[in-house]
Amino acid sequence: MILHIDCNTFYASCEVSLRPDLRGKPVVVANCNEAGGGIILALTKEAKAIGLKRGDPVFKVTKLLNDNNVAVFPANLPKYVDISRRLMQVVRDMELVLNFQQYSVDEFFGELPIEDKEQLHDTALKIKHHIEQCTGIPVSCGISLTYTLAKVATRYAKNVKGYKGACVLPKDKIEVALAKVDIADVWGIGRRTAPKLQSRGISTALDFFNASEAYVRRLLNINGVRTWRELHGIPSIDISNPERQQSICHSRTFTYMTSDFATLESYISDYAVAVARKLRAQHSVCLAVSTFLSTNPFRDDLDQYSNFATTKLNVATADSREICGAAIDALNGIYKPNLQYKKAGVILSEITSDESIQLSLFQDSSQKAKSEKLMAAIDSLTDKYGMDSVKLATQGFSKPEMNLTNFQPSLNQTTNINDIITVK
DNA sequence: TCTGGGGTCCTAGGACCC
DNA sequence: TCTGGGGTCCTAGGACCC
Repeated sequence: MILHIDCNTFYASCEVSLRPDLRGKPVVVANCNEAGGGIILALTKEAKAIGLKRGDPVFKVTKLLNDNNVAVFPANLPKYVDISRRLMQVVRDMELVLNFQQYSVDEFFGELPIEDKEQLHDTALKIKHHIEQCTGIPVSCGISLTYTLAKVATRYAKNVKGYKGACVLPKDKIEVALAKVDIADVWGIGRRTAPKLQSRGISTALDFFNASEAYVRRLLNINGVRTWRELHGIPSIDISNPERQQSICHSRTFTYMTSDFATLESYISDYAVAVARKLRAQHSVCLAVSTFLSTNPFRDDLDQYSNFATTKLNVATADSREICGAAIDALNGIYKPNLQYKKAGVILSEITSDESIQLSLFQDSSQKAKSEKLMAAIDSLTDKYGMDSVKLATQGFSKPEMNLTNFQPSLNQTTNINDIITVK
């Protein structure tokens, strides 16, 4: 049977687990920009109870946050990734779950070689309690025949008190369970497909289950068929990760809109340097660099535009200078003056290992060695003295500081010795 | 004033090959 | 009356996920 583990309100739970004084209180994690607010990414049930929702822009709910003394944290991804890694290890050490894999920062799948329903439920509860004891992160567990059904079971575990946070969905209960699940809540049915199905009278997961495979194939694509099969208990999805990432992206929404090319160039340079660094950290090189730009979609009074362009490189590289040059070339291709830009980003693709680079006919291999040395030096300087210690000239010098006045301090209790919590 | 960031996969159509 | 049949590769766009 497939086991699915889902962390409850993960980012918020991470902060609460390291700030026990906030237990039972409204806590929110939001990403943040220079102006001091983005959108709410995660929130505790106490925060939901006062009317906050995931996705709310912070500026729109400032009053609600202040009136209710909500603790607001800036998203600290490295910390959540570290806690996620610990959780993974805790479960592996129990040696109860086979083929235990991470699906996302807050979700895991594995297999339980058990048939008895009661025993499955007991095992899931045991795992759940052990995770909570070792990491402080509350989780929900779902068990069923396939990934998609296990996720359905996890929904029940989360929403129905009687399950105590772990739900087993056996073969003979599938249809009963699916009858109460909205089609839009099925894993793999997104915001486009749900209305399409609803308009054809398919409003619950059971309606979808009862449609014929041929009908689903005609209406949707192969992914729709996979979801349909999964609901019928036939494993049809592969969640194993590719060896190497296929693309690496860095993008930001600006606090203010700009139409100035030099400003965009400096942002694009920052993002290019950031992706190049991520690329080197994975011991990889890339052959394609794309830049994208867009205006503010919330301002329907302004002209809208978004576009992207790709520069292909002759030789695969991880050199910040080449990647930055390629990103700016692409920017030149799509930039239009007199528009108010709000967002931009750089994407690397055609990524391969840095161990086997095909040199071009005219390239001197000593250039490659020089580049690698320089990049290694820059990486060690930035590790030690921060991202601003060495820069490309196109990155520019003055960037606005983050305004974090409305946030709780973002500590790295699990990765920085100076931030470790004190136990009295 | 202010609205996120980072990924994967599939399909249709065009260009090309014999 | 009647105009083939079988491939590959690339790209843009659209869907999905967290």
